[in-house]
Amino acid sequence: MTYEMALLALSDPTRRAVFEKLRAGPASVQRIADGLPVSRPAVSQHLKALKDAGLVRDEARGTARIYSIHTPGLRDLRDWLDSFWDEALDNFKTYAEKDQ
Amino acid sequence: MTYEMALLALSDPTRRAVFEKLRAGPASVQRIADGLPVSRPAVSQHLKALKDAGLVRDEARGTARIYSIHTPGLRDLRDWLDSFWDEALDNFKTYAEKDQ
DNA sequence: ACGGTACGTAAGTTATTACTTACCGTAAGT
DNA sequence: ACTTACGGTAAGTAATAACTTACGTACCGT
Repeated sequence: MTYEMALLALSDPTRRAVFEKLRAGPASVQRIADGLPVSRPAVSQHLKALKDAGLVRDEARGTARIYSIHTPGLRDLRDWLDSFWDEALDNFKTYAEKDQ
Repeated sequence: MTYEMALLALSDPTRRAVFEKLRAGPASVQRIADGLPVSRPAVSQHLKALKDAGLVRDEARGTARIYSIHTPGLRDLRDWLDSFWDEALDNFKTYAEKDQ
């Protein structure tokens, strides 16, 4: 369920840039927006999307709001990807045998 | 590089449905389109997107064209995801320590 | 050779979405 | 209290993308 939202969230280049910025560690909205080619409100909207997808967390810090990567959200996506490996590869072999 | 296209390709629900159908093994365009709520040309377009992203392969089979999952494309995406784990978690701890 | 089947591509339409500016609330410092 | 800094939300716009139908092409059977 949630991996679908994660995929949608990470499909946008600038939203991915926002996410990548958090790789270096937690940061405020301003610091994230700094250097990005879009406005701060745009970053806020992207952060909301990332949060809804379970990819980031936020925490109040005075007037600032500190965002950080939420690893469980990443794990869901990873698990979904992993589920393809064995299954798809296995069914491919079955097909190849039936082929002849 | 290619994981970006993979994310974009897998972000669309019906395109993901196309991809999921291949989980059961290689299939022709018709068989993939069968049961899906969109037209066959639409499926062709989705398959092209998946192919450009390196997520599927196709092979001529008479007049038919057999599509199957291309695992290396998946691996690129998975590797990108994995790169977040250690790094993000590590930087989170550094931040938490500096916090006090 | 001809009809049918299986796909891909082109063109056009519609819906989504990523962006902007403007505005409002909240917390902290003076 | 007043101001300043930080962020989220609303409204409107422009670009993107997911569909449709229509068409053209390649392979196979009779």
